[in-house]
Amino acid sequence: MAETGRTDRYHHGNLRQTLMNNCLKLIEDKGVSGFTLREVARISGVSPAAPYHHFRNRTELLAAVAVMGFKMLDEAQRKASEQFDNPGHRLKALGKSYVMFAVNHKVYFHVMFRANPEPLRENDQVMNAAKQALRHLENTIRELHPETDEDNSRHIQVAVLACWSMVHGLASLWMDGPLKTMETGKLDIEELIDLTLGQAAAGRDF
Amino acid sequence: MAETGRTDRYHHGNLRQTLMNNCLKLIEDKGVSGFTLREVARISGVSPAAPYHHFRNRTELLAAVAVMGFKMLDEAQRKASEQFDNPGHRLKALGKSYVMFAVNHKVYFHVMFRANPEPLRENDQVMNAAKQALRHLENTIRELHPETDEDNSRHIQVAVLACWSMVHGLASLWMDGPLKTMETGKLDIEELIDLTLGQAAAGRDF
DNA sequence: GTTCTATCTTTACGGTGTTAAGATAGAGAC
DNA sequence: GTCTCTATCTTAACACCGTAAAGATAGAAC
Repeated sequence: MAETGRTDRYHHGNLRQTLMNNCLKLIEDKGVSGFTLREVARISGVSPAAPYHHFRNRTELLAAVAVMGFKMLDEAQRKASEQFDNPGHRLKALGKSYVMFAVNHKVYFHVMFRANPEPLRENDQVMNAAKQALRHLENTIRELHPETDEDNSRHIQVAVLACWSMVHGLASLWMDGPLKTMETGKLDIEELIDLTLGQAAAGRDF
Repeated sequence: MAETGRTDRYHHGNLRQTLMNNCLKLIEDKGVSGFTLREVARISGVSPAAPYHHFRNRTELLAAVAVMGFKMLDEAQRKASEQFDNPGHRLKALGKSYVMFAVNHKVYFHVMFRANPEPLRENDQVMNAAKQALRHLENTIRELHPETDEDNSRHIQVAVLACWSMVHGLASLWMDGPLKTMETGKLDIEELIDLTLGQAAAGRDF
């Protein structure tokens, strides 16, 4: 029996967190487009209007979940970057950690990057949390380019972008399914990450 | 005054195409999540039930638009690959063409990759059109790895994946907005693509 | 000109996000 | 302990949505 956080009391006492949990459960089952505020209220054992005392609207519930996701990603990136002193190794660990987060927390990643993406992008808390999570990558790349002239700062931005694009694209394609239909044979995702990042590191094929 | 394709005749005569056009217009204005079958019917000067004589449901209208988008992408990739004989140059042209397609046809790209992504992925026509568009990249990479042993075919798949991830990630991040909030300064997208692909080609920073 | 059929309309159903107004209960003041 | 205040919940209502069923229309085929 799934724990949905229902209560028989008139005042739930913990509704905000319960709604967020059940939001994730619902998206996991029905996909991010099938998520419904009324149903999340139903599952939480509460009336359709109750969520509005904790979130301004449907979008803000998703935003709260997204912020939580970015904080988890931030934490994962922090742990990954602590594993290596060498900035090159660290960079690769960060990339792997990024993709593995997407794989292991599909639902969060969906909400973070594509749940009604338009409104979410205009939420300051979401954008700040996202920036925090990306800090590790930027710092590591900055370490690889110790010079500090202006032209170099541009190179750093481009490098961040290139790395981020790579891992974000890998994660997105994995989640969107095309990877599974491609004949990647018996490759599992972890092996795939290693090979892809390794190949990029070698600068081959581009 | 925008051309919406209305007609006063009982039989519209061109409704299927009109619906697809207005679908794109609507998504451009209100985003892919704000798109509504009823409103597209309204704009097209037709009753809410009329679209059901041309598309099984809302999702299939989006799928039809997605297929159209993939065919356009296919055509763009074909043109890009015809520009160069050298497969290395061709690969870079394909990458640039991919990202430029996303930039210049934002709405299509949105529908193709993130409009209610779950149901769209299960549509055979969409998946086939997507495969067609990716053919050019795969062919070019195959040319770069002329050997044909089994281990090599795996390398090719990984290479395709790496390239695709890179450009798809670049396109996605550009469309999702984070690129604009990053301090990329006065870089425009075309310059950004060149720098990013160039950097990846040099194998630096990874 | 009659018939056939694709295309459209009207009507209806259950579901949705959201708001307004009222009920309840726990917390703090006395 | 009672009283009051306020956060939290409920009920009821609104407009809108996707979709289906049944009937109207008009252009095509004979």
